[in-house]
Amino acid sequence: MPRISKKSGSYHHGDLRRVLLDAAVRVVEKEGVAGLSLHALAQKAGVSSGAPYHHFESREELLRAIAVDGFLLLAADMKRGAEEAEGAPRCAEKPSAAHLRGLGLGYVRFALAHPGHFRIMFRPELKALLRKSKELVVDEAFGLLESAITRCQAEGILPAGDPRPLVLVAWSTVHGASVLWVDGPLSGENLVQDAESLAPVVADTLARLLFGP
Amino acid sequence: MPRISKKSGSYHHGDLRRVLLDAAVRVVEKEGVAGLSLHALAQKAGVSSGAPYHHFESREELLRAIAVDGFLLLAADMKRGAEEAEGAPRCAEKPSAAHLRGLGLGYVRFALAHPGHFRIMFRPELKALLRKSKELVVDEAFGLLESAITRCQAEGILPAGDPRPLVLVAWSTVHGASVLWVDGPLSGENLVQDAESLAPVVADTLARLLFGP
DNA sequence: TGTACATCAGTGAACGCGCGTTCACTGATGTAC
DNA sequence: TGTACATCAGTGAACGCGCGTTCACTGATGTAC
Repeated sequence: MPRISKKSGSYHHGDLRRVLLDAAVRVVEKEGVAGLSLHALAQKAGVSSGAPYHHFESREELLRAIAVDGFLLLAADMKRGAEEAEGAPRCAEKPSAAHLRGLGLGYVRFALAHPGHFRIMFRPELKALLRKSKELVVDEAFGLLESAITRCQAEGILPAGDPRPLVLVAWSTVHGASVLWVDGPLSGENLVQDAESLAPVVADTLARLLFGP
Repeated sequence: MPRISKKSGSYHHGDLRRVLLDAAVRVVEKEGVAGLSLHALAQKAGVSSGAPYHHFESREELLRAIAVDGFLLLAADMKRGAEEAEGAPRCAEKPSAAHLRGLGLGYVRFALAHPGHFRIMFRPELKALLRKSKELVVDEAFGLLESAITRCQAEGILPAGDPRPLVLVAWSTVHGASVLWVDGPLSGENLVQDAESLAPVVADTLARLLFGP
């Protein structure tokens, strides 16, 4: 029961908003979104049950804030993955191919590193809220995938034509692997050795299917 | 507020277990698992709030029963999809390739046709319960995919070697497409025309990537 | 076919609990002059 | 630098609610003879 102590001797907390967000993510990682209550969260932060309402209008707004953080982190991880992959291309791999592989790598790595964010980000209830306020942030990750694929098509390393089926399958693959791991079904099967190898195995295999061996 | 009326003039309900399962699935389709309460469910079935406990030990047990049903339906839909695909192969498509494509087709079609079951089946909490009682049923769908892929490898239409990355990616793709649709993110993008085209587009594109054009 | 009785599957009232949220309050902090 | 005051960010008690579950009960059903 790790109470996060407030700045000692201070009446005010200092950074309660941040502390609540972090604690909430940790709860969702362990117990899922359904297990998140503001009462328990306030207690965990060493604060009375009304305090969170000075930082978030409602439980939904807290979740929305985490989701927005999550989409920012996701886009950043995807970009970092792409840079990393371009810097260490597989043999005979074109830069655009490495870029796309890196985006997938980053997607899955994000999900495994931030399962709490990931669970919250794709909740159906949140969709309306997110669209209202931050359309840009939500669609950035998707746009990265889409433009990487059309670039590969323009360079002739993916078949020309409607890019949408390719975007759909690429997104589905990295999202599916993430969900299967985060929600547990994968951990029972021995399809993958450990958490660290999931992202590269998925990204490499998908890239091999897309671009040939 | 559609109350399901009991057999008129009868004190006993007749088939309350079935009615509760069906109503629960419908609630989960509309509001998610978190929106499912036995109180509300009993009311919807026109029955007192204690009545469900004559058929299910707890809320968890009700969810478990739905999950078991779901895995049976999933395996059936995958088999049906495989038969259908083998009966109508794409040009120059080998039977084993069509079989695998059909399994994927059936997987996604199941999720779209039974989103309530699908949501429940892959809940992390349920995993322990399911393993305890019905390991066979849970792993059947996975086994279908796995053996189809090793068969394709044996026939030389998929690259030889460790089948696990291929199984992982195939499962991730169909699962990811299902989740993205059922949870909503896909419906915002115009990646796919309508619900009916999602399953064939995903299965065809994945098969094209696996087996070549 | 009729009767006695066990069992089944409902009722409806109640329980305790944790939840999201509100509110009047108060101590701490920041700002204007 | 000191003072007055507005505002901020806590407290803690309370609210009503819906929830999962229990329980003593009773009417309906099935079975043995």
